[in-house]
Amino acid sequence: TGFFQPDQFSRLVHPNSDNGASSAGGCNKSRRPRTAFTSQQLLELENQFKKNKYLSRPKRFEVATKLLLTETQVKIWFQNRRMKWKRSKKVSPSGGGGPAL
Amino acid sequence: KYPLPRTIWDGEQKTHCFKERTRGLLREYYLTDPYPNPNKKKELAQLTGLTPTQVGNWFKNRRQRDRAAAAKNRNCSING
DNA sequence: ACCGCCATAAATCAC
DNA sequence: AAGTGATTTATGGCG
Repeated sequence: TGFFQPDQFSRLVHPNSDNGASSAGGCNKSRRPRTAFTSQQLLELENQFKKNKYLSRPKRFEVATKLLLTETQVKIWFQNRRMKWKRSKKVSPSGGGGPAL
Repeated sequence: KYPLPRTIWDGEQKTHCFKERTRGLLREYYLTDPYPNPNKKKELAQLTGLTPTQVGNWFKNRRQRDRAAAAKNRNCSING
């Protein structure tokens, strides 16, 4: 029990998502399958990230070319990396309210 | 594949499964609102003793699983 | 128009 | 082997 009914499925679509022209062949865009970057690619990306948290356009092209990735992939990787970076920086003890448990 | 420790926090965070109390609380709120605001996540985090990120992870996983289950039902259930 | 931030999705990892 | 929390690629909205 406590299982979602088919109707409840609609609730699992986040508010920002807009239902647009799906019937008129609007679903042409297919999501890229999540590609797993190779160790070498990750190594280079992380190495660059250690030097700069932000990539300039020429640098992005350079890295993308070297790693056989698209510029968008490199850009997105840096974006995601920054988020993770921010999260890890947050790990500073001090706060910690009183867990009611 | 992840050489580094998965959890740098200490305390309840390193547990594989959250307490029943915690899961129940999250579950209860989830039924009323599957998409809690950042502020609400923080509030739930305080109530459960988890970090806001962990609360976010819980909701993400819950939605993903329910969606998958719902999609599965569409295949099995509607077909008599 | 482009980018970065953010929340989110889907797949996948790890235990 | 299933269950569950955490992480990794990828998208869209908004400023």
